[in-house]
Amino acid sequence: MVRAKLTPRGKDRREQLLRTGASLFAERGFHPTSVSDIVGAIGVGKGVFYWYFQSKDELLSELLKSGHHELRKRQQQALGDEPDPLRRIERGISASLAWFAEHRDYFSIIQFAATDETFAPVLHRNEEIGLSDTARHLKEAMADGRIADQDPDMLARAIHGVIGRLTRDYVIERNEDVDVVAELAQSFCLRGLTG
Amino acid sequence: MVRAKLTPRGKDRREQLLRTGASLFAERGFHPTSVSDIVGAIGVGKGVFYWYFQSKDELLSELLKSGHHELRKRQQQALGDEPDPLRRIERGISASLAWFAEHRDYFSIIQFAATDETFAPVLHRNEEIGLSDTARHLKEAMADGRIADQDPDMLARAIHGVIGRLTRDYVIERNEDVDVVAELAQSFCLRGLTG
DNA sequence: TGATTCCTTGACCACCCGGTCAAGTTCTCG
DNA sequence: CGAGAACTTGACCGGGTGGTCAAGGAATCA
Repeated sequence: MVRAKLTPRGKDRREQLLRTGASLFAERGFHPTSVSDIVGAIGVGKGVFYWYFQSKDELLSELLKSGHHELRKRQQQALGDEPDPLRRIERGISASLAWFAEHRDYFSIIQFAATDETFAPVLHRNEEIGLSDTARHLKEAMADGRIADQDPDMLARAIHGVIGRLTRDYVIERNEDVDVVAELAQSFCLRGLTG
Repeated sequence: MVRAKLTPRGKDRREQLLRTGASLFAERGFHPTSVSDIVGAIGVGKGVFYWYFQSKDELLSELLKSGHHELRKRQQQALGDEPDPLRRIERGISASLAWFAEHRDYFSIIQFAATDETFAPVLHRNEEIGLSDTARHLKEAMADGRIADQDPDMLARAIHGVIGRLTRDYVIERNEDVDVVAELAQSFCLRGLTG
């Protein structure tokens, strides 16, 4: 049963479960991680888990929801009032990389959720939001004649593809400096191979 | 127990298991799909599965291995004797998209395998191979002064990021024409946004 | 202090999973 | 034809899963 009232102690425990779950899901995967693993890692009884969450699925959903919100907030903070649409894209790229560098678990969790029919729909909606943000800047840049007229949706997806891949390979796996990777991603997206 | 000798009938059954497994894994995910589901879909007893495969894991590994080989073969056929390194990259992109369009299940399976600690290492090695192919062409193009000097490994990863994303979003999910998507991917990779 | 709510325990349950295997059937080939 | 190999059956097993719950301890009120 999900509790509406949580004392400070309860909030701490809930967040501890969230953190521990995220860490184990990222490390071993969602299905191979049991609820017993999670409570065992904390050192509490299994009932604790079900005091704070209705199910294992709910914990993952909560992770997906809060992660998306945090990332989005970070991105919007980074944009500030930047008037140049191309610079807004650059800043968005940097902000995303920086956030993922600080929340590596979340990256793995997203990757899994995309492959699971239960969670893919939620994730899809989240992605759609990020994509439309990027597409908006692209449309503005096209209207200003800054970039050639092309399908903004497709360009946004290509950009996200680059970001996702470089984040995984350099930021998550190799622990490279975020600013260096961001620069590479920006340069590739803006100029391509021949630019 | 894995059998060395397979009659034609046995080969058919084995491939049927491979196909059915691939389809179910892609649809519902690996962990949520049980061996009983697979044999049930075919309408045979569970023992049949274990006559051809040592384990459920082995079926997936087999899928990963054969998929990788097929894709690679297709790519190399597409390259032919093309002397221009940039054109080789373009052809590689087209070939990959075309192959995935014909093997949608494999795309989902790869995506899952990347998130599972048991299969990620194998997948990683496969990716490394594709990446080094691309990087080779890039280095040649740099030596010829066709593209600016940059880290070829990073460029290769960015290119693969674009291909992966556009494949997923347009070819797999929206069933768009492969040639159109390939053109988009090529144009983005070569010219970027501003080129 | 007692009463109430919040939190925790961990044994327990029903279910399903991957995998085994003795027995039976079908095929191949001498 | 018969013998042996290739294939199939499906009941069965040990073990782990997500989830429940009656009972007990700790905080916070009155």
